[in-house]
Parts: sequence; C-alpha cells; structure tokens
Amino acid sequence: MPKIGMEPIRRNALVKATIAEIGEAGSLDVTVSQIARRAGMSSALAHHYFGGKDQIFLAAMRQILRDFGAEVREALAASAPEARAAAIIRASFDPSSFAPATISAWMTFYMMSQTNPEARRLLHIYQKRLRSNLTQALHPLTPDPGAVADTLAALIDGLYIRAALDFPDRPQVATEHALAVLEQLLGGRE
Amino acid sequence: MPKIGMEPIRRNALVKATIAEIGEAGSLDVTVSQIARRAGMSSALAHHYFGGKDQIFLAAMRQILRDFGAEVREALAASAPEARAAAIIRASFDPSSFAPATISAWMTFYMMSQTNPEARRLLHIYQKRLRSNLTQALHPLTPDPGAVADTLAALIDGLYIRAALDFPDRPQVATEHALAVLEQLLGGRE
Amino acid sequence: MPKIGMEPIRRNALVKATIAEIGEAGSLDVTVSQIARRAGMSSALAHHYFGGKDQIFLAAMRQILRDFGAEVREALAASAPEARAAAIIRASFDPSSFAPATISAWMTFYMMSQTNPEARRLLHIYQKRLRSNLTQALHPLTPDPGAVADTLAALIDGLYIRAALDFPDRPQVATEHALAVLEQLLGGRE
Amino acid sequence: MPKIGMEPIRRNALVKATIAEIGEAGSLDVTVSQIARRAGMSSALAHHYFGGKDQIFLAAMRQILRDFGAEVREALAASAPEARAAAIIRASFDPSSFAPATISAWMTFYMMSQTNPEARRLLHIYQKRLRSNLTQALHPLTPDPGAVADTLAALIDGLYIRAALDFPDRPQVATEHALAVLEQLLGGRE
DNA sequence: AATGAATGAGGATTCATTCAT
DNA sequence: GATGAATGAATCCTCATTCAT
Repeated sequence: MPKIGMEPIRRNALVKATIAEIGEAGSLDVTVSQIARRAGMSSALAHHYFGGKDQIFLAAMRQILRDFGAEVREALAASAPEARAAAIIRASFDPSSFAPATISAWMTFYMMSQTNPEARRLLHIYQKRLRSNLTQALHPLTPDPGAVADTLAALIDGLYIRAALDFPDRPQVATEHALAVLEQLLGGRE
Repeated sequence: MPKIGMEPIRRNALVKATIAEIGEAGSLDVTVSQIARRAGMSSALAHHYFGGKDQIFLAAMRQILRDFGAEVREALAASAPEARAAAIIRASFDPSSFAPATISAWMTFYMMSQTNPEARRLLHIYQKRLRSNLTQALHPLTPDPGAVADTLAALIDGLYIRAALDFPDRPQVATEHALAVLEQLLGGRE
Repeated sequence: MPKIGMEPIRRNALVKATIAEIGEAGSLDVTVSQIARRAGMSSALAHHYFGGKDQIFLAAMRQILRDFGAEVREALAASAPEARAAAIIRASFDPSSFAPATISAWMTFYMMSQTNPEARRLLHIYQKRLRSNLTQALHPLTPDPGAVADTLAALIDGLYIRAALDFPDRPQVATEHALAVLEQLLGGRE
Repeated sequence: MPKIGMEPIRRNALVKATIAEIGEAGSLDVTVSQIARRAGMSSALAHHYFGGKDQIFLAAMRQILRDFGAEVREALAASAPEARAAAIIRASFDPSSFAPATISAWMTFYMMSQTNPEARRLLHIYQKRLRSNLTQALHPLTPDPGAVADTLAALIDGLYIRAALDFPDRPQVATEHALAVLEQLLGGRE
C-alpha cells in the first residue's frame, strides 16, 4: 500500500545509506543494490528517485556539504569576531569530517570532479563559500584578508588530505597546525 | 617474431600506456585491454607481466613518483643552499605535475590508498621523502625546519589539489603563493 | 513482459537445461551461457537466481537425487516385504539412471565431491539414505542386514560405473548380476 | 646446452609432475604451466613432447595403470594358487591406490572416458586385464570363475570409489569387506 | 508508489597452444 | 633440444538500468 508523500523520506534514506555504504567500502565501488537494500527499498526505486548512480552519489555529497556548511555557520555565530577564522578552522577538522564515510566521499568527489560537470560545479561552490567565509572572518584581523584566506583554504585542504590518508588520529594535530599558521600569518602584520 | 629480452620493454610500454590512458579517461575506469592495446600488445600479455590491473596501475604510479623524485633531486643539485626550499616548491608545481594524466593518477592513487596497502605504503614513502627533503633544505634557514616543512608540505598538497581540480591555469599562481608563504614563515624569524 | 512469481519456473528451467547440457557435453565443461540460453534466459539471470555455476550444478544434482529417491520410494511401496531389496536394486539400474546426462552428472558429482564441501555433503546424504533403505529392506531376510547392505551398496556403485562407462547396453546385465549376488548373499543363511 | 637423449627423462619428469600436481589440486584443474614448472621445464617443452594437455594426462594415467599392473603381477607371483584371488583384492586396495593423486587421477580418468576415445580404450584394457587376472586366479576355486570375477571386479570398483570419496581411512575396511565377500561367494559352492 | 524480473554490455582473468630464436 | 614471448578465445561474473505490473 504505497503511501503518499514518501518521496522526501525515501530520498533521505538513500542519501544516508549511500554515505554509510561508501564509508564501509572505502570507495565508490558500491552497487546501487547495496545502497537501496540498506535504505530498505528496491534498486529500481532508487533509480526512480534519482535517475542514476551518479546522481545518488551527488545527492549524498550535497548532504555532506550542507552539513558542513551548517556546522560552519553555527561556529561562526557562536564566536566573537576575532575568533571567527579560528572557528572555521576548527569546524574544518571536526571529527565528523573524518568519519571514514566522509573521507571516502570526499575522495570520490574529487575524482568525479574531473569528469562530471555537476560535481565540478558543486566543488567550486563549496570552495567559494569557504573562501568567502574565511575572507570575512579575517577582515578585522589583516589588511589583506583575501591572500590569507587563500593560504588558509589551501592549507586546510592539504592538512585534511594528509590527516585523512595518513594517520587516522591526526585531526587534532591538523587543527593545531592550521591555527598556528593562522597566528603566524597574522602575526607578520604586528 | 618474438625477440628475447622484451620484458623491460613491454613493462615500460605498459606503464606509459597506463598513464596516457588514465589521463584521457580522467579516472581509473580504464580497461586493461585499452591499456594493452595502446601499448601494442594483448591484454593477456599485460596480465602476464604484471599480474593484475592494480599492479599495472601501481607500477605507473611508481614511475610518476620516480620521475618527480628525479626532478626534485635535479632542482636541489642546481640550487644554492638558501634556494633549495624554493626549488622544491617549484619542482612540485612543475607543469609536468599538471598533465591531466598525472592529476588523474594522483587522485586514483589517493583513492586506492584507502583500501590498497601497497598504495598506502607507496604514498607514505613519498610523503616521508618530501618532508625529509624540505626539512633538510630548510635547515640553514630556520631554527625549526621540521615545523615549517610540515606546513609547506601540507600547503603544497592543498595548492596542488586546488590548482589541479579548479583552474587548469593556476600552477603558476600556486607556485608564487607557496613561495610567498615560505618567505613569510621564515620571515617570522627576523 | 515480466510476470510475477517467475523464480521457481526459472530455477526449474535452469536445472533441466543444466542436466540436458551436461548430457550433451559429457562433462561439466559447459558454460553458464549455454545453460541459460537453453533455458531461455540470459546468463545474468541464471547467476542472479543461483549465485554461481557450482550452485547451478548442485541444484541439478539435487534434482537427480530427488528423482531417484522418489523412484526408490515408489518401488518400495509397491513391493512385498521380501521383494524390497530387489526393488531397490531394480530402481538403481533403471534406464533413467543411464541417460547420458545422468551419467555425466554423477561423474561430475564424484569429482566435485573431492573439493567442494557441499557436494561431499550431498553425496554422503545420498549414500546414507541408500544404505538405510537397503538395511531396512534386508531386515526380514538376513540376520546381519547391515553387512549385506554395505556389500550391495558397493556392488551397485561398482556395477553402475562399469555399466555407465563401458557398455551403454549393460544396465540389464547389471541388474541381474546384482540380483544374483543378493540371492547368494542371503542364501548363505539357508 | 641441450643434451641428447633427454626425451625419456623429460617425459618421465612430466608424468611424475602431473600426478603430483593433480594430487594437490584434487582435480584436473591444473595448468600445463604448473605441471611443466614442477617438472623443471617450460610449458612449451611439455607441449613439444606430448602434443597437448590431454596426452600429458593420458601418459600419467598409463603410468598409474602400469604401476598397478606391476603390483598385481608381483602379488600373484608371490602367492600360492589358492591365495591369488585374495592377492588381487589386496593389491587393489593397496595404500598406493589411495594416494590423493591416484584418486583424483582415477576420477578424471572416468570423466575423460566419456568423451575421449583414447581414455576409453585405456579403461577397457585395464578392466579386461583385471577380469582376466581374476578369472585365472579363481579357476582352481570355483566352477564358474567368470561370474565370480565379474562380481568381484564390480565390487572392487564400488568399494574403491566409496573408500576414496567417503572416508580416507577405509582402505582396510574395504579390503576385508571384499575378502569376506570372496569367501562367501566361493563358500556357496561347498 | 514500488518492485521483481530481466538483460546487455563489459571486464578481469586464465590458459592451452604456437612460434621464432 | 629448449624457451621466452605472445595471443585468441573463452568464461565467469557484475551491475546499472529498464520495464511491465
């Protein structure tokens, strides 16, 4: 007895299942059937709702990006103006970003960006937003917030990849590292 | 007309073909047959020489790493002691590192590292070597070469990914950016 | 036009096709595609329903064993107590057991038993059942039904293999042979 | 530096290696390369000497049959006339016949007989010889040596298969069993 | 809304066999 | 006599995707 208004519930379940499944597999080598089974439905229905595997994954990635965005917004709202840049850094290395599923999703996302335009578009949006957040946060702290933001953004990405791939215990080290650099970059001014 | 001593030739051809094919496809979604065809042999022979697809790719990655290592060594040899850190940075953003094939190979490599132990081992070796090179180069320039090396290494990775994925024209920007940060990090001393 | 409830039909068709195909080939050197084609479906569907080639074959063997078991049961039901041992012998050499497909299946089954645990399990079950049937049938006829049953069971297997491999026309000879031995073995009592 | 007169040595090594390899694999699923490697030569040479995989295996089977024939001959020569039938039975269940390699070879041999004429021919020869040996041995003991020989031959095959496939420890049981039946079959006369 | 049924297309891998040296 | 080189052909299996119900 098909219910009405199931669509958002189903889509949500699929997104969650996708993230979980990718996390367990460590890569995108996950079948649509596996995802659908975990989400409690047939693979046909998954296709019905999303149109194809890529789009299922993209939806999952959008979710991850959305969650991260929310985290950043919260962190910013709770911080004094001078602490906002640090807050962004802390959010970037939040343990939730180091869940195996999230790491795998990011790697897959990077790979996909090279051939899938929609993935590339998404990635650009994310990067622009991060840069904009950083620039704004740095505004009261340095005469050239854009330059510092660029450096920090790249550093965050680099530290993330290294922390993710190398040593599962390095998120904290990465945070401290980035914070130290931030200080140093700003310190040059004083 | 089978000649003797073909093995190294074939292996080499396969490695080259793998890199080229990955470059065109933008991912590891390349069949062994495609690679073998481009290398001018049957897929069976490719298997015969390497044992499997993963090992073919790993051999290709080793080649890329080897090439990069050689480039760094050359750059170091040709530089005055104070210019060595800058030389490593320049080598890291050498146009050869931004060939689509190289970028795709790196992404694939990152992905593989999450599940394939041999890939992970390779990646660690590469990272250790880069850090060691940087530390040594920074020795005459700063009292804490290790810390600066860590920052630079992460920054290089971050800038590389961003340059690779975002804007195919940004290698130069990345170089300058990294060099500027280097100066700033060292400048903290003065 | 996919109907619902096809599974048992498909499985059945595959089992039949497997037996037929093995019969024609004289061995398990039959591709899943051949079997599937004969069963009127794609090889992918065959895999979907059975999971793999071995399991397809095992299902076919189970069918053969089941058919044989039914035959024995019928023969036993229709026989007077003193004639039951003879009935089992007759059933064992029924022409249906000498269909090329059945012979090939048995040979394959024997081979498989050496490496495949499930096949070995099945074989043991079959042998236990045969022995139990024989023992029960011999109960009223001899003081040591177990010993006679063992001899008869081995004799039946030996005669079967010889009849199957040697002379396609020997089933009858085998039956008579086994019946004569039965008499002799029991005659020892008198 | 190719030596002269290597042919018999090579052939012998290959036959031995084939038996060993089949024994380890438990089936004919052994590659020519494996066999050749174990025999210390290239697979090409194996082909050169035997022409093909089937013929390599057939040569191995001939060896097994020859060994068994020799064993029987020896046993017969060492026995008093009344003990010859028993000697054949004992030879048939000699531990050497239950080496995994031998068992697997026999199974393979049976399978092959169904499609390979040369294998079938070989099998017939073996069976005729066994029957002839048994008949001769039974001559002084029973008025119908042919009939008893047929029964014993079938029983031996049946017990062999059962002993081989079921319980690796049953050779002795099989021997005793066959000897008991022999006695009984002859006893019917007295 | 939901799914069981079904498949085409492909893909890694294996192997017996051939051949030039 | 001996082999490294090479491959064609095959085979199992997987999976995203479609469709009738």
